Amino acid sequence: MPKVSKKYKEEKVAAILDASAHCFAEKGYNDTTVDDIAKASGTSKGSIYLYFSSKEEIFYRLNERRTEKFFEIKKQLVEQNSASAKFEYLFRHLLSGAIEKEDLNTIAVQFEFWIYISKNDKESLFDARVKMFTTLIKDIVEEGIETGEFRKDVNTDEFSKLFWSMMDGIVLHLLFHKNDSEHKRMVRLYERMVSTYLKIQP
Amino acid sequence: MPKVSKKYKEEKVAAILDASAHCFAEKGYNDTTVDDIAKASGTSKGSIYLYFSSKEEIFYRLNERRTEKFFEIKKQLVEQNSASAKFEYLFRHLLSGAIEKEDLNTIAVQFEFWIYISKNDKESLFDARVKMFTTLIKDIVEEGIETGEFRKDVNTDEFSKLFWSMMDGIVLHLLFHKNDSEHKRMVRLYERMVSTYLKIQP
Amino acid sequence: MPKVSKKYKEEKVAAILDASAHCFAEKGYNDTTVDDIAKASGTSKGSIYLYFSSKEEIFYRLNERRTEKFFEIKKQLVEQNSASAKFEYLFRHLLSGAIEKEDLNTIAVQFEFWIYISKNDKESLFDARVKMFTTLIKDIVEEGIETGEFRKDVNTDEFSKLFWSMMDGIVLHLLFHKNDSEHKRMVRLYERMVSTYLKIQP
Amino acid sequence: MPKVSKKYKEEKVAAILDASAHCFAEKGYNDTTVDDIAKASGTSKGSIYLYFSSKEEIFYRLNERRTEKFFEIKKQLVEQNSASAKFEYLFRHLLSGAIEKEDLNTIAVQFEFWIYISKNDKESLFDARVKMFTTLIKDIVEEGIETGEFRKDVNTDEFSKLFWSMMDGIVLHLLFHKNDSEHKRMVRLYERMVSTYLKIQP
DNA sequence: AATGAATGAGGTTTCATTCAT
DNA sequence: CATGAATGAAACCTCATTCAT
Repeated sequence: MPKVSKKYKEEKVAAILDASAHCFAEKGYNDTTVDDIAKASGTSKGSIYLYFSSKEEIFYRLNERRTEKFFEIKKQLVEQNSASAKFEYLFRHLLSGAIEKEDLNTIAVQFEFWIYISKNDKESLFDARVKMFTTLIKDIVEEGIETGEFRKDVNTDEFSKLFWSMMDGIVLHLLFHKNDSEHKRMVRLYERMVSTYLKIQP
Repeated sequence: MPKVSKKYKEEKVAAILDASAHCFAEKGYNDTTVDDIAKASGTSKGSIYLYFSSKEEIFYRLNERRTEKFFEIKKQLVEQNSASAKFEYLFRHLLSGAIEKEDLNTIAVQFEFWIYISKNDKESLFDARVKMFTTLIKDIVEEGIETGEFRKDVNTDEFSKLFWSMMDGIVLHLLFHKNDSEHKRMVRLYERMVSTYLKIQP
Repeated sequence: MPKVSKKYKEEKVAAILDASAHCFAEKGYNDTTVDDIAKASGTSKGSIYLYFSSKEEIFYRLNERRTEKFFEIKKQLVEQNSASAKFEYLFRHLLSGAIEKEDLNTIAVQFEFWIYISKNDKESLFDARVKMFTTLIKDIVEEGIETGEFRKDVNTDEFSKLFWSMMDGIVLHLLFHKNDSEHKRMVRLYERMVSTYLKIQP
Repeated sequence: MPKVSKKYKEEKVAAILDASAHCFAEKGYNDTTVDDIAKASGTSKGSIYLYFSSKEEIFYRLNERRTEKFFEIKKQLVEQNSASAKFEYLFRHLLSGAIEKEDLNTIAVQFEFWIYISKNDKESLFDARVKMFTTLIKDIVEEGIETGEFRKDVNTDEFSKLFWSMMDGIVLHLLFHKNDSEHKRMVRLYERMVSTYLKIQP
């Protein structure tokens, strides 16, 4: 019988992850000390290690959490009744998501994480992740081709990979100019480009 | 009158930068020690500090060097006699550049550097850099609009920023899949998308 | 009126001591954590501190228990009707005792304990212990001298101290070679040496 | 070309080992911190790691050094012209050696080291060490048997192992009673016992 | 009485930087 | 100019002990 409720534990974990995201975003993974996280999360250094086995694990879990959160979008996507509508919904989501401040912290960490695992990825975490993301796009594009919404000559594999590459690039630059409205304009322009490319020209 | 020739000093600096690029690419900025750089460059730890004031400065100079190197492309671009030809040349360069292994090392460092300065940039290094890059594209697009090669309704500011955002995204993903031929296909597809977007539809 | 029976408490203490002996033997005193002991004894970390004031106290009590257990031999020794018979019985006991696996664990801890108290012994625990052990031997030798079984010129004080020194050395080496049969041969040879030394040569 | 002479380096290593022996003897391996060693050796914590890769390595080297030092006795032993003379010399050495204070520190560490490797010995360091020591005795005893000095029925293997077991026991007890003169009497009595056992009774 | 979450001092080790040679 | 030994601050992580439940 556990001493504290499952809910309590989850909240604690969430608090530490939130604090970590905040610290990592501010100082970067390396320059953030476990002490920093402890202070930011309102617990003690020792407590951190009750919930995570290492600073690295926090890093991993943070990424996991964000990815999971993003994929909740799937439920909404299936409800859209055309490929175009799905793209529209996706872009609406990407635009809204980037604006929320709480998410913004995590974006910075996301990129550091990738750089990090590009050097330490033993379980090919990255490959799995890429597959998840590309599949999301590929399915929509294929649907669009079938329904006649999109051009037939699109290489769906390549396109869906490119889609996220470019989107990541846009988000990466957001980190630097830190200008929400500019970012939004970028994303909208990107949407237009994608649309121009996919759609059958009248 | 300096004791050693200017040439000698430049060679030494170059050797240290080369070694650093190699080490940073392999282990990342943080995990690379000054000892690593000393060993890789064939000098001593003490000597490093004769030519650079800190490990951080090496990081900065490395980025500078790479940017300078890239902008040598300007000389070639002016020789192309149309906006389309300039884009073509640029893409040819981007494709060739990514293939050279020596450059590939530096790409990884580039991103780490950006993440790094996104947290420590006091002199808004990033803004200056972005301006240089966007201007390069903006000039070409404007030329294309004037000559009637490209659509008139392109927002040149936004487009040129977006251009590099997306390109950076593509390069970023190269770091992870590490697959040259796939990367090339991405870049070519990207070229087609850009072209489709810019050009007047017949 | 205690809330739980004395018997319950004793069982709990015994369980913790057993578990500690096991853990200490496996990982050593320092590398054994209170968590290890808690897990091995089937209680909680908090409970340990209901029965012992510190990890160190467990160490002390463990030694006490073992010493007490050993001195139960006294009851058997008085029943032997000659000094030689007593020595014989003692050796038979030492041989049997070393073989029992449960005791073997405790031997390792014993030495660690001695090393430990050799640095921290404030109550001269060691002196008291040595006296108990030497007296056991001294009494037998004196009896043997009186009855004419042993040489008259034996310095009983020195001999009895030496007896345990050497015996401890033999047990110490058992810890390392971990070879029961070899250990037995050692002890038997030792018995012969002691016998050769004590007995009047015919 | 090394910056400092080989001699300098050796002295530094020796100083750290001396300081370690002192600290370990006083507080034990575990309770001695690297800070303690640094302070005692008059250097900085960081410097320790220039000469040793870990605290554990210091422990290992300390043992090595002492063993090497002891085996210098071999040169003297071969000059003794009978097995009895060799034993005599050995005991004279053991008696003198124990008295020197500088060695006394190292004795304490020796035992801790054994306990330590009995739990962590991956390269069976102990076996190698035992072989070296037993061979030393075995050779003398075999010589004595050949020359007719000693009894023919001695099991040389067992005897030489037992010899060191018992001797170690005596030294172990020295650690506790810390009484040099008593220790000497023990060793002399031990010598007599060994002699009584080995020699042909007239 | 029993639990196990919380604590924080303290352990080992690393490394950017300095400076005497 | 070149070197690499020396430094010591700080990092991550552990764990004996406490205490609210």
